[in-house]
Order: sequence, then structure tokens, then C-alpha cells
Amino acid sequence: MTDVVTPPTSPVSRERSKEIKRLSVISTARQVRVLSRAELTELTGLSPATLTPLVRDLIAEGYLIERGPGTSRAGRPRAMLEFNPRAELVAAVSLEPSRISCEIADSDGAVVAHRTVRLTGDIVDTICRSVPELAGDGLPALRGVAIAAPGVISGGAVRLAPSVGQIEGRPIGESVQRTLGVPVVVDNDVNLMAAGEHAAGAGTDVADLLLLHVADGIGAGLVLDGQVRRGARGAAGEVGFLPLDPADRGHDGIGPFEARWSENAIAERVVALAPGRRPDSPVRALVELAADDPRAAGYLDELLHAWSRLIVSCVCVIDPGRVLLSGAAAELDDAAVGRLQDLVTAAAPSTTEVRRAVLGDRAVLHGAVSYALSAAAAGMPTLLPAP
Amino acid sequence: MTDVVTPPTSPVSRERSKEIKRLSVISTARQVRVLSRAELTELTGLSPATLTPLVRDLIAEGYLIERGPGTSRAGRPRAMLEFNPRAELVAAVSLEPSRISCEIADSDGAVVAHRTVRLTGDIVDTICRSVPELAGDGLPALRGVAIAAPGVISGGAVRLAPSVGQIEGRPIGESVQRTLGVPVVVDNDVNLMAAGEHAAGAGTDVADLLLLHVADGIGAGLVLDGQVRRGARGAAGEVGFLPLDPADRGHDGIGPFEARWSENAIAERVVALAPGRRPDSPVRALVELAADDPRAAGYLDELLHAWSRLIVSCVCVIDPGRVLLSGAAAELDDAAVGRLQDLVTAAAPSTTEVRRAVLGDRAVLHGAVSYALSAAAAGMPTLLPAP
DNA sequence: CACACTTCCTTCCTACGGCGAACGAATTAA
DNA sequence: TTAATTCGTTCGCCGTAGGAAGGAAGTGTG
Repeated sequence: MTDVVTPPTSPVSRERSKEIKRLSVISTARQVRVLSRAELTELTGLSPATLTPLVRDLIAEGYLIERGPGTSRAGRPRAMLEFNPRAELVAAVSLEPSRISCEIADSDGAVVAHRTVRLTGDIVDTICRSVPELAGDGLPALRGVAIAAPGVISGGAVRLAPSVGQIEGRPIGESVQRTLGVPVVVDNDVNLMAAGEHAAGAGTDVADLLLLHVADGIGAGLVLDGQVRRGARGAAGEVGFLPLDPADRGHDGIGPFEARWSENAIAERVVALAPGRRPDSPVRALVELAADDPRAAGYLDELLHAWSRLIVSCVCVIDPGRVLLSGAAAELDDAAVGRLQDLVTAAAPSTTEVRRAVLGDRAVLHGAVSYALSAAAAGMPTLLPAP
Repeated sequence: MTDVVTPPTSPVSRERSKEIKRLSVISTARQVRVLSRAELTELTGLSPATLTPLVRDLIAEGYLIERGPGTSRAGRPRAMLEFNPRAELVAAVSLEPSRISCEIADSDGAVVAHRTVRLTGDIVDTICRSVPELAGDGLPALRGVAIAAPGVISGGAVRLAPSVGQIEGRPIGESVQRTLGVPVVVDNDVNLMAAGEHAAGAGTDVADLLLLHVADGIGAGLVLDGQVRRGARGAAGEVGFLPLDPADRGHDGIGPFEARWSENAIAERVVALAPGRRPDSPVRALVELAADDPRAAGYLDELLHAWSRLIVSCVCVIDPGRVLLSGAAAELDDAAVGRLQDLVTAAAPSTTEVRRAVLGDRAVLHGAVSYALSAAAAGMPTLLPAP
């Protein structure tokens, strides 16, 4: 069948369209989880005759697992196929100040293996060693690597400095990609969270959303038309720099808004209101204080006003339709979220839902899974009719 | 074209991939204008054998015109093909308060025919009658219709009222589409301008840009990753609502920012500075005044500060990389634009170019052309290797 | 001027993949 | 047991893409 040195025959569409069909079946199966060939026929629009050999291949490759016959009223029962999430593994790497956390997850976002290593030596080397070790015998199923780089949210001088460019730009991603031989995506953590909430969290039902992450800094991740948008220089979502109050001043890498309304700033005020140990969750602490202490309630209201103006600003520019509160902002209780919603509704030019993000720490992981899987399907559009 | 009940043989990819190749050739030719088959081979990745019959068809259909042999160093000279812009016509319809202007343009944006009619009777009827009349015997070449609806920029109570929904939503677009049988896109004029500048103006070299249009109101059109983005409810770019100054108040459909810094508001101040007739171009008048009058210079500086904060806000949210000044904002002279650029650079978290839009009145038309042509190619992604 | 040489375009032909149709399989209803 | 029904598979036709080869139309060189 395969001669030696098969001359690369066709540049484009024959193999390509075959692969498109493959991916179409895979992604359908990934969504539906358990289905029969007959359902695949309906959902993908492919003819049964086309599906038979295709499904055979997918079973052989482990993507699909044959289950027993399903139920049906009459006629031959459907032979059910189950999607095997383990057939596609993804590595999510988080770069933190002095260490690297690395997780292997299946396409459900279930963590198969994880490890945290101190960062000694070269980042690229460390990643390229850790990932295969962790993946173990699942390595052939590795479909992609997503690397979450800090620096946009976490503030500090690194944020917009050239060093970030080195991390976000080619070097790391391309090096790892060359070594491991799978698609690699590098992005900042907030963008990944937004992708995660879109893929598996509080934004699965919409095509546009904005995730507002409040931590040491304030940043936003933006999903428009189903895709994370990074802007021309990757600085989209730098909402901590919004000039909402002429009195606020930023300094070296800290934007004016986040200088006053980030988790850090809130923590200081909370300490002033309730002297004692600096709380781990200042916003939660503030919400609790506000129940009894009028001064705290007043400050909370100030805070909500500030955040609402931030959200309204984003709505005016890109109209996300839904805003997800993440990080410290997710610690607001229902009443505070409701208040925020009201403030936004009053000032925004377009209906906008405000709610908490739901994935918490797992958002980055789910985002990484989503990135890596869609990187595998990159450029594979819908040649097929919509389901 | 339409047989009686043609039994649909294959649902999907066969015809589709053929059409993709067609469009790939057409769009390549549209860009390059004059080329040979050999160049098409390089640019599209299609094999010469595939191109021969395809090009033959395109010549027969008028898309391509055979020109004489081109020059070459050695070997058989290339038979040059010229793209015929007249092979694709587009209708651009502008809805204005009490009239409709309608233009037929070729794919270069050259106007073939135009007409303005008073709006009497039904909008849809008027459009469906005017377009074929204007197109005349070019009607078969009509590839799409783009309808520019006002209401986002022009302020007034209509802006976000339900009636806009009726214009922007299904009714008009779908009705016209059904009657004329070509793709119809409805959008607001600022979005079309942004698309126009991106396709044929000051943004052809970038994938992201923001067009800031100052008129009676202030609105922005947003191009991200090469596409106009409208947000979840089509309200992206409503930057007149930005809450940049707590003191500013909007009222019924007018945002707080534009209430103070739109062309209208500027005109009032200019009249106060230089009593007399209200100028047609208040910004230009202001710039001229500022040369001599310190008070005018002071106000101009205020204005530039305000606009710069507006621009910076947009940059913080979506990082467009380039901002185009349109409408009244395009009347600034070089010095003022430079000043604006400096102010933006000082406060923005990401490098951002500020420059004037270049298409002026023709921007909407070019945007309409771009919309209509890409609507024809909708869902036709790059199956082919990048040029 | 003849001859190679180069490059472009076309025609021929083959291999391949999609899918229509027919068929076998596995169950329920009668 | 038979009919009816639905599922899945095999067969084979057909359309198409593209490799290979060959004509076409020039430029250089002896």
C-alpha cells in the first residue's frame, strides 16, 4: 500500500475534506456522548455509507467505544457508541512566579494527572520533560498543550514589559510545539478562564461574554462570536487601565482603576474597618461586615458603583451580553450581585446579565482543554449542515 | 438554474468544495487584479489541471477577461487574466430619516448607478423596486445588498427603542432577501464605515481597528480579527454611553459622554466662543479659532483630553491597535491629531495608532461592498493553504 | 536559422472517495 | 411464524481531483 517515499500528491482538499468529516463526527460525539450511527447520520448529515468505515476507524483509534444495543420501539436496535474522553488528552501548564503546575486532563476536563514543580532551570525544558512524564502511556492521545502565563492580571512591573512579550510571544510556544509535536497555545490566565467558562461554565449558552477577574489586579477575558479575542497586541481586557476617574493614578504597570479597586486595595480598607489580620478573602469579609457596620456597607456600595462603571464601560465598547464575576468579584453574595446588576442595567446601553462565574479554580483548566481541543480542529470549518 | 424538483443527490461536501475552490480563485483574482494561471496555481495551491476548467468557467461567466500574453524572461509567456470588477455588483442602501439613497457599485466600490428617493410607502417595497431598476441589465451580477440603518450614531429617542429592533432585526433584511434572492445584510452606518475603512481605507493593513465616528452622537465601529463585531445585542460601539465623568448625565437615548462631547455640543461652545452663524463643521471651526483665541485653544485641549479618554477606554477593553477618527473627529488638523495621539499613548496600556479615516462619505459604500461580497462567501473558509 | 531550453497551459487518465441502492441483521408487533 | 420496521453494511457507480505527459509559445545559443 504505502510505497517508499510516497510523493506528496495533492496539496489540499481531498485529505482535508476527509479530515473535516472525521472531526465533525468526533465533535458531535463529544457533545452527545452516547449515540448510534443513525443519530450521527442525522446530526452530521453524512450518509450511513460514509459513516460506516469512518466509525470503524474511530473505534480502532479508541475515540469511540461500542456499547450494547440501545432501546428502540421497533426495528433493529441502534448499536450505541460512546465517546471516550480519554482518547483526547490535553496538558494545561500554569506558569506561576516561581513554579510550574502541570495537569493532564481528558476532554471532559477531568484531571488525569497533575504535578507542581519548582522552577529551576529553563522553562521550556521543564515543560517538555514534565508533560510526557505525566502523560505516561497516554502520550499518544495528547492533542495539545495550553500554557497559562501570568502577568496581565497579577500586576507588577512585568505586566507590559518586554519580558512578557518573550513569554507570550513565539519563543516558549514554538519551542514546546517543536519538541512535543502537538499544538501549543500560550495565553494569559484570564483569557483562559473566559474560554473555560464559555466551554464548560456559566457561558455555555452564549456566544459572547466578558469575564471580569479581580485579584491583585483587574483584568477581563473577552469572548466574542464564540472566540477569545485578544486585540491587536494581546492587550484586550486590560480594564484595570480604564480612566474612569481623573483623580485615580496608576503607576508602573498598575492601571488607575485597579490601583484603587482591586483585591489588594479592598483588603487595606477592610483592615481599616475591622482591624486585625489581613483577610484572605477581603471581599467576602467586606460583605459580612456590611451586614452590621454602616461604614462597611457604605464602602461596599462605593465598590459596587465603581465595578458597575467598569462593567458599563465594557458593555459600551463591546456589548458582551453577559458578564461573569471571577476571582474576588465572585465572592459577592446574591444581594450584592443583584445590586451590581441593577446599577449596570441603569447605565448600560444594552441588556446585560451580571452573574458569578462558576468554575473557580478549574476555569483555567477548562479553558486550556477548550483551547487545546480547538487548536486541533483549527481551520476545520463546518462543511456540513448545521445540526 | 432551478430545475423542477432536482433530486438532491449529495448533501454536502462535493459541490461545496468545488464552490470553495471557485471562491478561492475569485477572491485571489479580486486582490491581484491581473494574473496568469501560473500565478493562480501558486496563490491558491490548486493544481493547474484543476484550474484549467475552472478558469474556463469563470471566463465564460465574465469574472475573468483574457488579456494578451504577459512578459516573461524565458519560456512560454503567461496568458494574463484580468479580474472584471463589473462581474460582481453590490447594492448599498442607506436609510435616512425621510429618504432612501441607493447605490449600485462594482466590487471596486466604483458607483455604477445611484438614486435617492423620498420615502413614501413601505421601506421594503421601495428597496425591492429601486434596486432592480438601478441595476438594470447588470441585475444577474448582483451579489448582495447591504442596508445601512441609522439610529446608533444619530442619537434621538429611536436609538435603542424597539423600532430599531425592527429595522436591524429580521423583518427588513429577510423580506428583501426573499424578494431579491441575494444575501442581504443590515447594519448600522458606523459598523459599515469601519468595514469600509478596513476593506479599502486606512485599515487595509491590519486585522483590528476601531473607527470612532463623531456626529450628532458618538459611536464606534469595531473590527476584530478581520471581522466587524457587533456584540451580543448589536450594541457594541455604543461608546457615547461611556461613564467617564460622573458629572455627565445622558438623557433618553443620549449617552453621558456624547451629551457633552458630540458635534452638537461642540457647535454650541463654538458659537459661544465666536458668536455668529452656527458653523457646519464646528470642529474645523474650533481648530481655526484655537490658533488665535486662547479660550478656544483651551476648549480644544479639553476636547482632546475627553476624546483621548474615550479612546483609551476602548483600548483598555479591546486593544484595537489602530483608531480611526471619522466624522467630525476627522476634521482635526495634524497638530491636534498628534496631540491626541500623545495623550492616548500616555495613558493606554497598549501601543495604539491614532489617525484619520480616509474614506469620508465613501466609507459606508465601501463597507457595504465589503459586507455584500463577504456575505456571498459566507461559510467559505480557507480550505486552501495560505498564500 | 536551427536547436535546445524554459515556462505555461491543456488533455488524458487513473485512483479515490462519497453516496445511492440494495441487502443482511436484529428486534417488535400481529 | 410472519410481517413490519429500523439499523447497519456492502457493493458499485459516478464525479472529481490531480499526476503525468504532451503540446504551445516564447527566449537564448551555436
